[in-house]
Amino acid sequence: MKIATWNVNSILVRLPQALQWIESNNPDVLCIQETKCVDEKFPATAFRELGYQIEVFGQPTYNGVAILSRLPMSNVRRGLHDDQPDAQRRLIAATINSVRIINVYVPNGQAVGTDKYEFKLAWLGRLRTFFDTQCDVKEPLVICGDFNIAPEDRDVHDPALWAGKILCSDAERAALQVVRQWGLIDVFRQHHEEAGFFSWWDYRAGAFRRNHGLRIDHLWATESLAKKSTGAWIDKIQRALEKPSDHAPVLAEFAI
DNA sequence: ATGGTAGATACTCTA
Repeated sequence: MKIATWNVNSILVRLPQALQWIESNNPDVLCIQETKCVDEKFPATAFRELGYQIEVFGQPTYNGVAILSRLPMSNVRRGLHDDQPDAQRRLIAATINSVRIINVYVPNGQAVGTDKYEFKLAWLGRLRTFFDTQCDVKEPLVICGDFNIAPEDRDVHDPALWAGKILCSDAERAALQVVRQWGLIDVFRQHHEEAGFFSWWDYRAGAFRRNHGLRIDHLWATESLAKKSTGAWIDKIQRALEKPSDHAPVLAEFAI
């Protein structure tokens, strides 16, 4: 079972790249973030023609998540357990092939000390409560998506430059560790221990050309699933193509 | 040196 996560930064703009990427990589499941698209305008037909079922949870202009799956999806959930009806649309979950899959777009936080930063930290606290109350750590489960946090210095191209900044601050990392300590394993790090792997490069200042990146897109699994992981990788080539998303897809394969 | 680009929307906000 091959599971992928990709922040596409507008599914309508990225549709040609997404279709081509799916045909080349054939994931069983693709979790996407920042669809920036209301559900009525989501290009579902194009994906159905490739053999995928689609569950969407979008809103105008910002945020938005979706799951594409070759296999049937059940028990679809939209939003955190305590979201208000008008909450930002950042989480969609479904059970596929007996694996609980949770697709998240964690708030960016903008800058340390802002209201958006406090919202991000609170959202991560709520995500931990979501696991405590809605999920079973003994079951095969994946959470994947744009976490908007580089968990460690080895996930940052220049840790000194980024120290204390948004995406790298101690409070963000601590809040993310609280989520991880529910019982999750970084599947990518099971296969690659070294520094220098990134999943996001800013559009600005030639960041990709200079490889000024951060590893902020993740795929974490519970132990029962993580031990069946046979590989994980980042499709960096996608970031070098024409009109790319600022994020590269992250993939993991499981022997199930 | 505090920039730069991209996307959606509407003349700015978010990332």
